[in-house]
Amino acid sequence: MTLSKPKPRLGRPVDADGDQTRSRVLSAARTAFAELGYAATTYRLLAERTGLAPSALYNYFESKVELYAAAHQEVQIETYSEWILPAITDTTTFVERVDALLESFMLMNAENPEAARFQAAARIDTERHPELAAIRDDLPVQRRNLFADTVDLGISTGEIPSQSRRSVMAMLETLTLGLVEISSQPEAHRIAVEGFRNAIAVLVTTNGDHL
Amino acid sequence: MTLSKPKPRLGRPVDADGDQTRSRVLSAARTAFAELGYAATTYRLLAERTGLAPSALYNYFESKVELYAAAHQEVQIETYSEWILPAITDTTTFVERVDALLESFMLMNAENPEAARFQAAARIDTERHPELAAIRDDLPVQRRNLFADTVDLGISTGEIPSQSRRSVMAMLETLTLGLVEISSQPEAHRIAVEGFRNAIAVLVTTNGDHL
Amino acid sequence: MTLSKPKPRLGRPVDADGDQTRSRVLSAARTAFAELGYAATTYRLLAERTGLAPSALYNYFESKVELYAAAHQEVQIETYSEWILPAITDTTTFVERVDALLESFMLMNAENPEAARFQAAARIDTERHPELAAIRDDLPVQRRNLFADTVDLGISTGEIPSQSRRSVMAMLETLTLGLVEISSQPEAHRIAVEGFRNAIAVLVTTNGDHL
Amino acid sequence: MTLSKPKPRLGRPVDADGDQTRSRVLSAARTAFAELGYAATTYRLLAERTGLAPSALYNYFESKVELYAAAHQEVQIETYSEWILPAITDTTTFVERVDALLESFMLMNAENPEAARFQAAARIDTERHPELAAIRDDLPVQRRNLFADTVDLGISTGEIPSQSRRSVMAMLETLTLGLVEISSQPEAHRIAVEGFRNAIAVLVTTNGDHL
DNA sequence: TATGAATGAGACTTCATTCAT
DNA sequence: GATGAATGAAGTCTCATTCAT
Repeated sequence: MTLSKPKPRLGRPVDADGDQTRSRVLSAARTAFAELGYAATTYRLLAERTGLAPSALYNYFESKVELYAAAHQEVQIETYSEWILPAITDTTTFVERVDALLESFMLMNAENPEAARFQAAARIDTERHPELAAIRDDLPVQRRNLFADTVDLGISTGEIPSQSRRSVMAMLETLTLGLVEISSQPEAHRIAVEGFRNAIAVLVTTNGDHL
Repeated sequence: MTLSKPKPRLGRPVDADGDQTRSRVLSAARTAFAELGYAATTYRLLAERTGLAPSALYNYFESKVELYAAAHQEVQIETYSEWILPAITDTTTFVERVDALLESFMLMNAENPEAARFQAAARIDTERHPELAAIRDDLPVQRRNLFADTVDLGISTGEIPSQSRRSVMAMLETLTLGLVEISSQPEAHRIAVEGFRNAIAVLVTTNGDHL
Repeated sequence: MTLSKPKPRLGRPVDADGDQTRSRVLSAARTAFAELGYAATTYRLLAERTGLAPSALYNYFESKVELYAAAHQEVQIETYSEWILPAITDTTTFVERVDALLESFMLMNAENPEAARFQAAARIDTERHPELAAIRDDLPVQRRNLFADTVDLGISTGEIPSQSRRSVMAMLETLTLGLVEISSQPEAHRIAVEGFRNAIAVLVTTNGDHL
Repeated sequence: MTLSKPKPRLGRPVDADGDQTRSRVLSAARTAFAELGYAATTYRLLAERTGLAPSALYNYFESKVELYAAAHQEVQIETYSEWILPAITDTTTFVERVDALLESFMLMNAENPEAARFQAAARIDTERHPELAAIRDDLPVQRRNLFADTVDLGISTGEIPSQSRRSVMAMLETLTLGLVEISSQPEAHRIAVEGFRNAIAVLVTTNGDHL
């Protein structure tokens, strides 16, 4: 008697494109993880943002942990290959390279703020959620290698006294973390980066032995 | 046949003391919020760590938000009254004061690492959870006042050119955030603080106009 | 070091008066049960309204069920001894007695609305909560006796044909229930009572054999 | 070694049908709300009665309030479209219409007692639970319109003096409420309805000006 | 590939009640 | 006679995940 509403048809849609849908999911996940963190990013939310049903997400990622890992990897690769590596190519001194790094942080923060926020969030989330431990473990390694290479460059050019190696590395790491954290205030971020670029140049070129 | 823990009886225990229990709850909450964040700190966990039933926590705090607020306030007051204020009393120059601040950060991080981590976590949690918005709002004000006062001191003493005001403030804030974040690596934290203290002294005393 | 707030002293207060406190509790309970029903009347609420701690209520009533039973009994007794019985004394005909009953309902609803609402609520609550079954059981008996006596009076005076006995009783009961329910709209209650008094007088005095 | 019920597996059961399950839930809810009221109708109970897990109910209704609203609407529509409206169609006088209404109440109470009890319970529950206020608000309107139309019909036919309008409406409302309340005693309900039908016919046709 | 129906664990919270003081 | 500290059961609801279709 009553008119039942037409049910959506089941089965594979005719216009489905797996790769593209996967990208959409990954992109939504990245945004949500950056904004809300791991715990508050629910399948329900991602389903709404992608126009899929929650269970459909399992066609692309076997679990929330795997989805997070994929988003994380994507951000990491993007950051290095699109921002950091291009920036430091052809830099031959410590000052040049740090300058290039800081500039690349500033650019990335302006043009791809989501990736920046994802990384800030990731530091917390990978520590808070034991399931994400595997991701956490290979995270600081890359960054530390980057800094180590940079400082070693400075030592080889004589800009940095070799006994300051650990100190300069710790400072660089602190600086970077601070910039990531302040990236939610874009103007302060920009000003701070400029200040640091200037300060470092001054310190190294005129007072290298003070470091 | 494991050793079963003593089954709690109903009613008031023989040696119950409200004030003391409240402290225990607050302390457990502070630790858990610092370690795990707001979402992952569950009543069940706190109950286990305090030896109470989950519902007993409501004798002391009417809701999770209120519990968080209490822990947060305690940490803030402790930080300012026990570490920061004593450190900057009697400092009369920018260099002295920044030096004192950095030293107090280092000390607090070494001796009261939980409070440091709580604050780092709070920056994320108050943003992620709308219920905590009221707490968030009055949080950065204190820090910004502290930095503003410090920079203004430097301007009044001539250590800092007045047009560098915003720049120096942004740098100080970035530095502080970075130190909070790196505080989970105590050794790196210590070395970085020392490096920065030195660098700032050099920059200001010999090249103030470069800032 | 810290100044702990003064704890309220334990033990029996010097000015405690058991009987009076018991009345206060019972009165608060009656009001709350009438307004909110059995389930929504919590010890916490009663404690607030009486200025006692929740656990203090147990000094007077061993359980919520017992408290409810006490309040219920009080209302029942009050209703009969203060409103109904005085009204029907000296009535010698069916019409007089029904008239007196309806008037007493109207008066009670105007002057003691809480008792009226309690009774309306009790009909529901005693049915919904199995714990209250004992109370439910002896509730309609009194009312039915009252109606039976009234109708029998009418039969003895010749106002009511004896074969209408059950019919008139059922109508009286329905009417009474309807008036209890509409008692939350005092004006409608008053008008309805007057209308019914008039209608009954007409029906019985001029058309008794139609009943 | 009792017969353990078959352990449900995860995932979608083989013969699952949403529309049908939704009906089952709604029906169970209606019964339980009628029997036990809003507060005592728990998800656990509904789950047991429908053979689902408590959380599965949320597939069909987003909250308890929404579930209640759906059950309520269903009962209201059913009552009006299946019982009341068919009964009063083609009635052209007050007496006819009231007679038809009373008969329809009697029939509905005999054949669909659950709906009758639901409505009685709803009057209490919508008042006790503020969340249900929205439902309450549009509830008495329909009933009052029904009575107003009926009385106005009587005035237009000359059966009812126009100055008795409010009085007759109040009496009708009281009567209806009383019948709803007494509906749990089907025999008394039936007898009372018959008595009232008779009494009203007598009053109006022979003594209309007494109302 | 996608949906929709289902589960079980676990979240915060309220409540009646108990017992030592 | 009164308080405050405690418990356990239960309530509504959310979440990640599974499976038939």
